[in-house]
Amino acid sequence: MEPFNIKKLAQALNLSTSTVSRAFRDNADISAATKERILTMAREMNYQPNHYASNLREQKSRTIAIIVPELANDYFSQVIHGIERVARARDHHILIYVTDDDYEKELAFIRHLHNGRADGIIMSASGEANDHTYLKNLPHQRLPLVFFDRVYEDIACPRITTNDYDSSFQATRHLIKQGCKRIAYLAVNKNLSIGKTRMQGYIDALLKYKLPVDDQLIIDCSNSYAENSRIIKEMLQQLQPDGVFTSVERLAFATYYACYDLGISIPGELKVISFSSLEIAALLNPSLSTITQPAADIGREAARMLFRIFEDPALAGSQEELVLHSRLIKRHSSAVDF
Amino acid sequence: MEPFNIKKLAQALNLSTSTVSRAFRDNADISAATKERILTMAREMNYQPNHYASNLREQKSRTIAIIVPELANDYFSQVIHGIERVARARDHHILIYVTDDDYEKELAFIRHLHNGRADGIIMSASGEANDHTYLKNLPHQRLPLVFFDRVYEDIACPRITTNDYDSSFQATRHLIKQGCKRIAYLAVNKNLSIGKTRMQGYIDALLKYKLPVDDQLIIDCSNSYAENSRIIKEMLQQLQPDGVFTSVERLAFATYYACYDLGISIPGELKVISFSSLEIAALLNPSLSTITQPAADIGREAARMLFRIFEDPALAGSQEELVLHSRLIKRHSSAVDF
DNA sequence: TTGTATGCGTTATCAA
DNA sequence: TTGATAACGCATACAA
Repeated sequence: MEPFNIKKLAQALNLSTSTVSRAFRDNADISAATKERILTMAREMNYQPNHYASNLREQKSRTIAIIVPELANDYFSQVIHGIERVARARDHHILIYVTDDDYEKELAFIRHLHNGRADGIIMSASGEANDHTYLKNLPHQRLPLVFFDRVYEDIACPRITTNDYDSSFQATRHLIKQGCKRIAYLAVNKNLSIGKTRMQGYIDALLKYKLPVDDQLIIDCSNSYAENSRIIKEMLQQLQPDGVFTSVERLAFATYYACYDLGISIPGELKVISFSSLEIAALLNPSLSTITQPAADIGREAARMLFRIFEDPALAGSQEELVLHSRLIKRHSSAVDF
Repeated sequence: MEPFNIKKLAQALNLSTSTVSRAFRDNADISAATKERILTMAREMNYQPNHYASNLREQKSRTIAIIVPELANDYFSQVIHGIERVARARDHHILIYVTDDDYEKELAFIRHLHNGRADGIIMSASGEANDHTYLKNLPHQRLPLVFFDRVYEDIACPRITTNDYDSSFQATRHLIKQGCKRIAYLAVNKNLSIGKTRMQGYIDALLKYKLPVDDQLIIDCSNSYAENSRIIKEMLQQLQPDGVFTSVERLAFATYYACYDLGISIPGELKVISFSSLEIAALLNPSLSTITQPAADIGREAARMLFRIFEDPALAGSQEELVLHSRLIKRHSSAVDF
């Protein structure tokens, strides 16, 4: 099938390519009549200006790349949706990259994206703490990067985060008020900034309420479900905690399954609370107490931030941080008398 | 910041652009030494061949567009992940478009994509039944389309589906065997092919087991949560069904919430089963019986199909259908004696 | 208001 | 094995 392009369309209309081109751009002057005529014909012949040619010419892709650790997760789905709405409203498109929490993949994606394919990146960092010199040396003015949620502290980029420290503190305090004395904390990666912040809130709450901080009760989990299941069961049996605070939704699920298997009752013997944006947390057995991040808002703000950078590239190097607030939602998993 | 391109790199290396270009392509002949030298320098200077220029030149985007009705849904997340893995392995990229079940948006996306931005589309159709003449007249040889799950029957494209009729039949039979006499069926869109197929399995099972088919018990729901909630509560109170079969996950959630509010016990007074790929169905209260589609497999097969079309464009117009099998997973929501 | 000519960054063809 | 050059489809500066 032979190509259909602006030249063909121009021929069909007995016009020059420049006139046709102008019909598709807003600024140029062109008579309303010819514009109308061109657009009608274009629609009829199913013509769309070639995106690659346009962008090569304009040096703009009108595309935003989103890099996330995982996709099958209400939180990231909602963030992406938030980004998507803003982007769509400004006629930008979305490219999605999933790292599976692999830092090498993340790096490869970012490196690749410097080919002009996207005008900017919105990213939640992968789980591994690593050497960021490569990332640090990238020309972020050329390809702006906005972090959300999981950030690398040593990279100078704007970021959208939530008040994780406070939330963790409150969640831990909530468990303490419910009578917990031995609260385990399940982390995904102690070294990632978000891991550290969340853990600190937990630790400080324990200290504030004069509970011992037991290193054994701070568990570093992995990305493998099977492995986590083993780790959690072992922990539950050997350390006999009366509360569990998980830094990530899927660890709460793993805890639930472990308790089912071991016959531990929630919240009777063990109270559970978790960071989670699960929309059906209330339908779980028992309903899951959560710290719920404003996921869609985070996406929206991250996208807005990126568009602000497009307008003022100097912002790309700022460490500007927008902190949104999560909600602590108490449900049955953490409260006998709920 | 001034552009950095193949010319600059060539200059820096004292080579011609053609030689540099060759270093990035596999086929061309070039001495191992210079290739090495070029790639090293490229890495150092953070050079990536401009995607738009390459694609303009090659008339290929190495990009697949995915169009889905919604994103915050385990099923679509898993499908996308399945597609993504295949695409990534073949060095292709993923563009995501969310229609929010709006046929106009869907059409706009497809129309837009004819600008060369993607080499093919994988799509699950939006909920509304409509006039497909526009879609029908598109040159699918130029931009191949593969349907998954929700298809338009009158469009000649390959499709990946699941055995929905059988699954519906089995699910309904399961409820009947559990003693249900009045089973409601909650549909999202009776007119969409997938809606029809699933509904037919339900109806045929009722007929087979000599239960009356009551039109009142076949409910067409909407995309608004609030509205569905109202519809479902009304239905539960006025029609007093003893079983509910929902064609879509979110209707099962709405049913759960409705039952909580109305004090109807599941499965005691009402048994529930649903199409759903929710990974934590077992954690619900009560655990939810599901028909679970092989989401990741569907994604993988859809992507493979698209790559086959790339190799043999004639396939684009075939109605080839690959039918995968869902699993019926019985849990507490449908079985007292589970 | 419209047309002509040039270049965006890359790769393929051809010549050296 | 390498280099010069044309072309991909489009948008703009400039000419008409």
